Amino acid sequence: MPRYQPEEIEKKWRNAYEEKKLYEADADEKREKFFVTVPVMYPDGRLHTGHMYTWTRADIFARFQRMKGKNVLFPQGFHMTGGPMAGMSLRLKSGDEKAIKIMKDQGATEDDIKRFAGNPLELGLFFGKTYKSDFDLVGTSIDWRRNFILSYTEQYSKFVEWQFRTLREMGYITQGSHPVVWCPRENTSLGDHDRAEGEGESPLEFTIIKFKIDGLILPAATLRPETIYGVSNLWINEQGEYKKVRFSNGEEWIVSKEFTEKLPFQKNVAEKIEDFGISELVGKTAINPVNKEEVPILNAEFVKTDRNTGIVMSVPMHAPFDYDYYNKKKADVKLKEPLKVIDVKTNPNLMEEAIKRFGAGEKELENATKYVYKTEFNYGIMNENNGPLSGRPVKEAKEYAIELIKEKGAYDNFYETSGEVICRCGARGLIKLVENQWFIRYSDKKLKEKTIDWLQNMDVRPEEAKAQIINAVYNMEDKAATRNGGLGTPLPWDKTWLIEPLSDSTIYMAYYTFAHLIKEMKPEEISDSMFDYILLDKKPDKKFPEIVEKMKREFEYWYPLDLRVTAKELITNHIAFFIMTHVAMFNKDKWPRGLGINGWLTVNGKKMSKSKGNTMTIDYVVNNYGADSARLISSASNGMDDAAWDLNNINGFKQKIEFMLELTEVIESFSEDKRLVDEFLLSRINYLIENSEKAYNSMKYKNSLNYSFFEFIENVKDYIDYGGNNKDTLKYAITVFSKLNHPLFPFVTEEINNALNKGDLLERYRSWPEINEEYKNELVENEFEVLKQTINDINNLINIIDKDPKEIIIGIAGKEKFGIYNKIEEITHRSRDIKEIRKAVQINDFVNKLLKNPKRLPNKKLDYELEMKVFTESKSKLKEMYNAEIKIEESNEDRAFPGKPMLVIK
RNA sequence: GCAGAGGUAACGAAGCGGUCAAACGUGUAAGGCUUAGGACCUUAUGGCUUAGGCCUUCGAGGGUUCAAAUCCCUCCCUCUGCACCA
Repeated sequence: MPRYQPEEIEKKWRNAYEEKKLYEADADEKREKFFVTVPVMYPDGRLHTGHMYTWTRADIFARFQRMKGKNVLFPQGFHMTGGPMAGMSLRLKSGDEKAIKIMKDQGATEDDIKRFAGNPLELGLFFGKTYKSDFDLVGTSIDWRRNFILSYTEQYSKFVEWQFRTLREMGYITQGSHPVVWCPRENTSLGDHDRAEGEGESPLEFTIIKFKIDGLILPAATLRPETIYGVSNLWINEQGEYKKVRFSNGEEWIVSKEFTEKLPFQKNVAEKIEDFGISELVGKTAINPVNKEEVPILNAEFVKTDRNTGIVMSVPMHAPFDYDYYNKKKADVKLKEPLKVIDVKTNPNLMEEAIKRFGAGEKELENATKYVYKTEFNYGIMNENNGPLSGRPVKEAKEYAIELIKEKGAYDNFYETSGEVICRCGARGLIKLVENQWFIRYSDKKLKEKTIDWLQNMDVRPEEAKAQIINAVYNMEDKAATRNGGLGTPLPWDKTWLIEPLSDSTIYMAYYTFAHLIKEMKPEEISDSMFDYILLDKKPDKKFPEIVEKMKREFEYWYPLDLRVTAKELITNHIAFFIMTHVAMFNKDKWPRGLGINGWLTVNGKKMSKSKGNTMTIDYVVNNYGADSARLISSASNGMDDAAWDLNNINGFKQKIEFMLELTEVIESFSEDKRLVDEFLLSRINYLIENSEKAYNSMKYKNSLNYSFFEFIENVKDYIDYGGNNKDTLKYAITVFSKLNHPLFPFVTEEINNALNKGDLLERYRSWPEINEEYKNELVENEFEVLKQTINDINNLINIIDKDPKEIIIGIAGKEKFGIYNKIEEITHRSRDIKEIRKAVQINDFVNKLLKNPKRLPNKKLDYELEMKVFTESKSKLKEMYNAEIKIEESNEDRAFPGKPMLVIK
């Protein structure tokens, strides 16, 4: 029967924590606070190991901070804004078999499903309950009193309304149109997840340049308006169907039939559309609106009528397709030499080179196009043929070209998807210009600057995530903050819109500080001026009731947020929005202070995903392995790399716990003897405390585990191996061990600590072990390293002679040798110049040997007396080990070095 | 395409100028224990050696340095994000 019975231990301490309300935190001005959060979650399914990974990482930090004596708040809310919850509810309502199966697999009954189908809130509450019990099971120290649902809580909606009115007053809200990938059949925006094909494709803006012919307009679509001076002709495709479209401003455009179908999604509706025989234009000339040049209209089958207008302007010297077809056409039609308008210094004949390099097939030309565009964009200069554009780098010329075209009254624009997008429903996605959309102006330069400045001060763990976040902020564009469907808070001044989920969740962490109090208030009691008073410290316009004062005290105490823990995919959206909105709205002393970013979790080498079926629910893992074992998962990685969790690790963990429990049990059988090895262990423990603390602070839990757990146990074993048997030392060691590991494995460490030291729960007082400077003893550690090395050598030698030794003689080098050795060691730290070292000491055979290998110069202080003592004290242990006579003596033989005794094995 | 991160032994991963043939864990192997298996304990785990030694390694190729896995340059490869979608 193993000593380690996780279920029993965990139940015991789980109850103790519950009883002492360990996780419930209230403002207490006498104590330092620590506020940690993980983003809200959508309660639409059971929690699995992936969740456990992120939440345990936050929990470990929370426990670590409690042990440092801080008052820690770790709340958790749920999110129901937007599509997922409403979507699932709808799917159930429509009897979607798959959705029903998903629900049943997760423990919902027929009745539950019926309730969910009518009301997404029921769905959320159902899983919300399982979240609480799952998190409790695995020991996530959440204060559930402060739980609330975004944005299903009326009080919270008031908060969001206040937030948006405030942002608007501050000038951070604008309205405008916005291109969105759209499904014309289902008439909704087409997010990545809704696509059968074309994930990652986004709206791409094309410039339309209006070429004129006989009062008609030929709108050529291009990504490179800066090449307008190099246009040699227009291309159309005679195989395509074209239409004449009349707009209300009187303009008549010739465009492809497909274009007329996309038109309503982006431009004003055409007044009249009629068939047009495109062939009648072939051979005629149109007028380039910028330089008034006449350009011929030619047929080319490469023109795709389902892309853009079906009219293409041809710039042979800068577009491989144009170049290729232009040269072919020259055989039939008399054409001018095309004009080169961009020079690339390093490649004077870029076009020829590109065609030669890539070839002339369709695919090849596409690659050549990419190459030419990229090279010209980065290194090209507009040459003197370009009117007002001349001399400008291509990078800048585009903007100026658009201005120029606008001046001539020949500009328009049109969006296409950057690649083909197919909706799950089978329809081909296109771009819709959503009108009157509301934006948050994250593009604001000042706001970006302030945010980036602040980010420099923030504790970002791991450090390399900081660069990513700064980058994300730097590249931030305006964010569409509203949407049409789903759940959410209506935009207060334009209730046709709902505030979308990434925008109603940027400052809700502040809401946690008073979530349990505001619950008591009626929504109509809640006003903007109340939030102004609590959150922005504005002078109250009236006296507020006591509960508001209490809310303010909680907010003032807990804010700012000290740590937000999340997976890396949120960096470029949520994390950036979260920090920027704080910087925009709050006083500087309320801006967030720290972040912890982690990667994905892999289990037994495989990326976890529902579709692969390798997700394990939290209750499954805990019930099978125990909560402490399950929490090993948090140490699966140090940084943002994918975290690898190997279930095999659990076994080793349990075994080592078993060892520590056993040691704890027999602690009274150890002696009062103190020897050198006690100094060794105390020194090691100091080192381990220091390093695990560092690792915890930077959330490198893999390292924490290494120091506080594995290395710690190795050192305790070494201590015993080298003859250590002092009761106090061991008691101290086990106590420190239980404390250092408590954040990672709260239950079993509480058990161990409690068995040795009757006292309060580890997180109810400042229990984190202190570093004792006087325990640090480098010399002793070095000499025990020598012992370890020597034992290794002995083993080696025994292997070689291949017989059981009768006698082992260990010859410690003489005292003078140690003197010389240490003198050299001192120099080594500032210089490895052999000449310098030779100057400093008298040369003899011994010195020559020491200096023989410049890579192995002395670099650890050693001590003659200690070395002697280390071996003398472990003599009986060595004797036991090898079952041989052990002789420890001073040796003046050449082979005896400080730190490397001479060995004779007989 | 743009931006960011990264490539270390069978695997995960530490190290980020000298203490590095490279912590720690897992896996594997041998020995011990055991009726046996599992579990556990000990040892080994780049190559060649065999009186404690030598040689070759940290994506590839160059460079800086007395000294490079660690610093610089070039190339190759992998991962992540790119917004109205959570």
